[in-house]
Amino acid sequence: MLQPFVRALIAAELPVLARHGISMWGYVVLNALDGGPARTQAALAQTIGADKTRIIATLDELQQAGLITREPDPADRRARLLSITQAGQQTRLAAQAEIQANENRILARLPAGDRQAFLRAAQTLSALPLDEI
Amino acid sequence: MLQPFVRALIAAELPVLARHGISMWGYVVLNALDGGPARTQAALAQTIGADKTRIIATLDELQQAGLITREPDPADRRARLLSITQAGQQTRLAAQAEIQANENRILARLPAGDRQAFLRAAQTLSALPLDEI
DNA sequence: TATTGTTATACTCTATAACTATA
DNA sequence: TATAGTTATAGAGTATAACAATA
Repeated sequence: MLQPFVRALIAAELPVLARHGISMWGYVVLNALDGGPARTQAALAQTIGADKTRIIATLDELQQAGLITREPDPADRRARLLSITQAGQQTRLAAQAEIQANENRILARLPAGDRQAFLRAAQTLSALPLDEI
Repeated sequence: MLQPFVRALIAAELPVLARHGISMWGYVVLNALDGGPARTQAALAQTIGADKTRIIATLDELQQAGLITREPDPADRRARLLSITQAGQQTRLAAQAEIQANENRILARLPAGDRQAFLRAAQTLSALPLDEI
């Protein structure tokens, strides 16, 4: 039931993100890394609910744009340590401000209590491991 | 943020729907028609947030399975009048019972108040015209 | 032998455009 | 000329499998 709504929401956000030079998955990655660096790409992919092969092109772009760092782990040179840069944080905050403004416009149709509960629930549910669904 | 969650939810529902012999869009169509017949296929597509070309195969299957009727409108023979049949309602209710049981299992992680508010909000938001997002 | 990251490929879903029939 | 439905095609997004490097 929510699928068309989520799809439309993403479609509405794409032009905003494009103005900041990032893709939707790029934005998701920046948000995830803002909570702390990732030890491996696979771990990052899992936390954002994506396939590990799906974020490679995204990481390439973010790295080339200087929004993240991506260095081989000295302790295990197979793995790449991923961190958000200062420029990445700035981009993330700027994009987030615009996106949340649009989201607030839409969520304004809900009663205040429902709005907060919806946001809390969305955060909880999206953090669930996908194999528990 | 919600996209991977919604995707996983749909993936979890697909086997349930398959046991009842319908697709995800078939289930969405049955739910929409349960609220009342549709005057045109395009109108139905819009109410469920789908493209008009995307539901044609779905309608073919539902009609062949006897879950909906699809008759030319005598007043405008270009249009097709769509209604759910009694068999369609039975299938819909049976599938809905299983799906909601699974949803309740997942939503049980939320506080009771948030759970109800989330469901109310999801219903409101998914009913929004997509071009207002 | 197992794991990380990568690449190549195939598959699914969706959207766009062209066509038929009715109006 | 415009609209409802259909079909065909192309495109985006995603997942699967095979590969190279490291452990």
